[in-house]
Amino acid sequence: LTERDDSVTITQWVYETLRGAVMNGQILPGRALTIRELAALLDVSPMPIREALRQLSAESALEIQGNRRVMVPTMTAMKFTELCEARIAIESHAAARAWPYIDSTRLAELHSLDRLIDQAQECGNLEQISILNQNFHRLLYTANPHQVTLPLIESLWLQLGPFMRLATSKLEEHYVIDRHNEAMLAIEKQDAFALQLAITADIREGIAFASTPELLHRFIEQSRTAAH
Amino acid sequence: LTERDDSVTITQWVYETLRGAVMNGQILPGRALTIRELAALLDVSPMPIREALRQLSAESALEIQGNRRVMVPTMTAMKFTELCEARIAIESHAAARAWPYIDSTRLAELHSLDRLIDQAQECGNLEQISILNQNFHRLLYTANPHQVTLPLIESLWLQLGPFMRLATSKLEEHYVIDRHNEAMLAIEKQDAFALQLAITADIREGIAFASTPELLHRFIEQSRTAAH
DNA sequence: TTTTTAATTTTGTGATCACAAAATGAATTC
DNA sequence: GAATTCATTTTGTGATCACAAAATTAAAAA
Repeated sequence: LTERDDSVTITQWVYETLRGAVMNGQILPGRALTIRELAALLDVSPMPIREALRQLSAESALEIQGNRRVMVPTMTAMKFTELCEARIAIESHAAARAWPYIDSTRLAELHSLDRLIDQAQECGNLEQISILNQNFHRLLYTANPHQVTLPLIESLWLQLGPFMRLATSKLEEHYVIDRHNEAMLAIEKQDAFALQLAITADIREGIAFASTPELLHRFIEQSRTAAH
Repeated sequence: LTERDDSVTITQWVYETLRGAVMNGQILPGRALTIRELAALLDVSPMPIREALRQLSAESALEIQGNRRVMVPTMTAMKFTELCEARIAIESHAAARAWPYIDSTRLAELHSLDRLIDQAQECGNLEQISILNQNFHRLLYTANPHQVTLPLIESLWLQLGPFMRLATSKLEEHYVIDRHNEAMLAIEKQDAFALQLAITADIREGIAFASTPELLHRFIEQSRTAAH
């Protein structure tokens, strides 16, 4: 829970706070969220909560049920597969469209971000790794100044976030194989297709814990029972 | 402007009304929208307007400026290109993922929708053609029951909508080459790759009016001056 | 004990109000 | 005449209230 800054609106702060909570799996899937409850929790009036919830619902981070109740969507094996395949399709596209715009400055920034990820890896700070990894991808795609896919990509991240968090927290070992070097090498060699392959591999290996249907179902079951 | 139904909330009705207005280019890009103005126009209180505007902004249909003013985003040549390329990448992906689920019932529905498009083509009803065309694509992608990309695709449609509307309205001739038959033939022949190609061709030819940079710039200029 | 019904509470929706920041227009100065 | 300053209006934000629908609990019947 971060402190509130007066330079941003209360609605914006509430939005960012709830977004972070969803992304980090702090709100369990299936859990019903009520406006007044959140308002009391964050010590604000119901109004900013209403606006933030509607925005998060529009981004598919939350789900409005028929009862008009809002909750974190539950994950299924098929949905998980579709979300991952969508990530690969869109992000490899975004990488290819960004590639012509990547200059040496941005490449250097990517390198320094990758070093930070290595450091966080040694510390074993999972949340930090996740955030830095997103920053790496975001920095890559936003090289394209006319880029339009980042909001779509972030929506997919938001939908995968809670489950990924619950799943990886159950893993004893979470060695993250780093395909970022491969991506940066492709950029240096000016090979757009190799860059796409590297991004695809990075996403696929990031979900290696769900490499077999059996493993995936085990994690789904775990995240489902965690909610009760 | 459609009549309000008591079975849906006022917010939902306002959302659908504004969404339709944006999609049909009835609100000119760059035009600043105020909450009270829309509230008076639709004869509702400001509250449902606020919620609908926030939702549409989250879907990139509207843009919140630094001044907290809301407007229909203006189009640039580069943004138009990126939106179209994003459509091709995501929609051909969605078609491929939907393909295994398409049964004879849905194929028949696709055929009957295509016949309706042919009819609307003869009548020259542009708005009807646009809606039916979207329905065709939506019916195709939603064959996949675990599909997650439709909200992303609809967001791209929303962003392209106003400009497409303004651009095609300036065309004397708008003969829409129909690649839907090609798509349905690919489904019947169980050729997923051919389906992807047909969808790609359908999207590319739908924007044939912007086939050259000169033509594209002409339409951008027209839609820009229309706002003043 | 289990199911059904009724009373009570909680919840989302929508309206209204207060206020500070931004936009607008008029007066003033250069 | 053009730019600047000031007064006025308009606007978004956030809080509070009213109400009907939904959820919950309690009581009653099977």
